[in-house]
Order: sequence, then C-alpha cells, then structure tokens
Amino acid sequence: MADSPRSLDPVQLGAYFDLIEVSSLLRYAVEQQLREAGDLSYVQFQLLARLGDSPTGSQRMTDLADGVVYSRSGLTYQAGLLEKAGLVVRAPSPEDERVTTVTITDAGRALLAKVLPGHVEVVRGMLFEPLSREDVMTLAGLLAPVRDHMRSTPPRSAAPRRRQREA
Amino acid sequence: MADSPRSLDPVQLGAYFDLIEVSSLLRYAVEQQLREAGDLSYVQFQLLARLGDSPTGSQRMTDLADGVVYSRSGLTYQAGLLEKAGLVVRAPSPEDERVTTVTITDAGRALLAKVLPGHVEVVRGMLFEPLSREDVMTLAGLLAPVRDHMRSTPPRSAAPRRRQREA
DNA sequence: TATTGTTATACTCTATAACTATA
DNA sequence: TATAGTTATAGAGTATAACAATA
Repeated sequence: MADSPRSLDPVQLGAYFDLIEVSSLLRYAVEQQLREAGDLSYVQFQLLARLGDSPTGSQRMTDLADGVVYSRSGLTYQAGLLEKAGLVVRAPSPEDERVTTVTITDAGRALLAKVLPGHVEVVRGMLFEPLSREDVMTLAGLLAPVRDHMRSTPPRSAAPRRRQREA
Repeated sequence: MADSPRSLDPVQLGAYFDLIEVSSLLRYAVEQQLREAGDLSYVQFQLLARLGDSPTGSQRMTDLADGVVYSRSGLTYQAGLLEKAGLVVRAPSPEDERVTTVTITDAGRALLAKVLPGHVEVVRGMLFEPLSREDVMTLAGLLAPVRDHMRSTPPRSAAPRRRQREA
C-alpha cells in the first residue's frame, strides 16, 4: 500500500469518464464502418495498417503482437483469418527459422485503400468536428506524454508475462 | 478512387492514434484490476457504478443499456450475471409492467466500495500521473464538447443501412 | 401497433497451456 | 534452455431475431 486511496477530484473524474465514453463511441462507430466497408474487425484493420505502413510490408509475428497488445495465440488466430482472406501471407524467415514473417498482399493493400476513406470520414466527423485546429494540437500535446508514460509503465498489480523487459 | 475525402493531417492522425492507444491501455489495465479485485468485467463495473450513483440505486434496463453502449440482450445477459452474484436485483416496475427495474444490493455496494480504491489507483497512476492539474482541466475541456458532439449525432441504433456521402 | 425485456442461437474473440521446431 | 509460433480448448461476451407481455 504505497498510497492512500484518495479519490479523484471532480475534474479528473470528468476527464476520465469522458475519455472512456469518447473512445468507446468512436471505437464502436469505426468498427461498424470497417465491418461494412471491408468486413474487417478493428484489430484486423490495425494489423493491416501496421503492415501497410511498414516499408517492406512485412513484420514478425511477435512485433505485431507487441504493437496490438495481444497474446500470441490471439495473433495467430487473426493472422490466420487474414491469410485465409488472402490479405496477408505468412512465411518463415530465412534468417531465423523460428520467426514467421507476415506480409501484406496486393489484395490487402487494396482493401486497406478501399476502407480508409470511410474510416477517416468517421474519425473526422465524430472526433475532430467540434475541435479547432489549435484544440487538436493541444489534445495531441496532452495525449502524447500520457501514451509515453503508459508505454513505459508495466501494469503494476499483475504484470502478465509478456516479453521480459531487459533490466 | 472513389472521391478521396481529405485525409487527416499529421497532428490529427497523432491525436487519433494516441487516443486509441491510451484508452486501450487504460482499459486493459483497469479491466485486470477489476477482475482481480472483484471478479468484475468492465461492463459489469460500469453497470454497478451507474446504479450506485443513482439516488435510488435503481434504473430501468433500457436506460442502463443506453448508458453503456449495449444491445438489450447483452444487458440482459450481464444483468443476469450480476443478479446471480447477488449484486443487483431485478423487478418489474409497478408503474409500467413492461419495465424492469434493476437495483443494486448492499452486497453490490460493498463490492463497489471494495473495488473502487484500486480502480482509482490505476487510473491515477496511468492517466493522470504525467498531467498537471492544469493539463487535466484542459483535457476535460477538450473532451467534453467531443463527448457532447458524439452523443448528439446519430448514436448507434441507427445508421448501418445507409451510406453517407458528401456532395 | 409500439415498446420493454427475455430467450435461443450462433459466432467472434481472447487467453491458457501444451506442443513443435529452431537457436 | 530459451525463443517463436501454432494448436487445442474452453470460456466470456455480443448481436440478431423470434418471442411474450404490456401499453
């Protein structure tokens, strides 16, 4: 018990609730758009987007799992779906035969391109419409340090054995 | 090659990604804490918290479903679990027999009280630690209008069938 | 007829543990 | 032995549609 459980002040509480609500509603809307436009779940979209952003169009399974906060078996499952749909291919890495390299296909890129405009549309319409350009910069400036903080802080109470952190 | 709606600018993109990542990581951590401290999913916690906040400790099923972004059948399922665990009770409303009133029990309040300190702890440690008091006020000031905007736009029950297209 | 809620069902997703193979 | 990934499996959660009861 390092800290006494003082509660959150009203402003913090409001910010927390609004953050949860905003992200939930946004996520819900985006998921619906992705499902309709390309029959993709959000996770699948994230995986494709990550591969599409990669210069080579490829990534190792483990790196993908790290990026999306997934168990490896969960990633295997999703990668299997994407592969079955012809959106990615998997192949063992020549350098290290233990490693599986996932690569986005042309079909995968095409689907990404097909889905992206609607995706952007939803995000702009829901998230950015009520914000000025300056607001967005401010928001980005606030979220970035939080993101960095979260990334650097392992979950305190129960650290699931993800990857061992080199100390 | 459909009409390309202007893409998001880099600042918007960053804000969007960070929002998604921050809320995902926070949600993940909070869910773990709730599971460990009280064997509650986040949705179940939200339902209990809503009931606990209500002056009467009661709410109609539909109001609960609206507040939590759920289908009614999904809420029925969750309410069933909570009831089986003795955390809420359900009863038909005397005024309108169609309505089911859900009420938090003493055990429900007790569990809420047991779980809350750890919950607050996680939120503060992950979300608010890197933010000054002023930052939090700014963040709250930005999220509130977004939340209002999202609430006011076609929520979730409507939409799927029609595709919106800008002229 | 419209609304509230439940049920039946089918499916998606996720995690754990055991397993294979490479290093 | 340690690491990368897969498989088997089991469980939680969600949505859709059909349904019953009430308004």
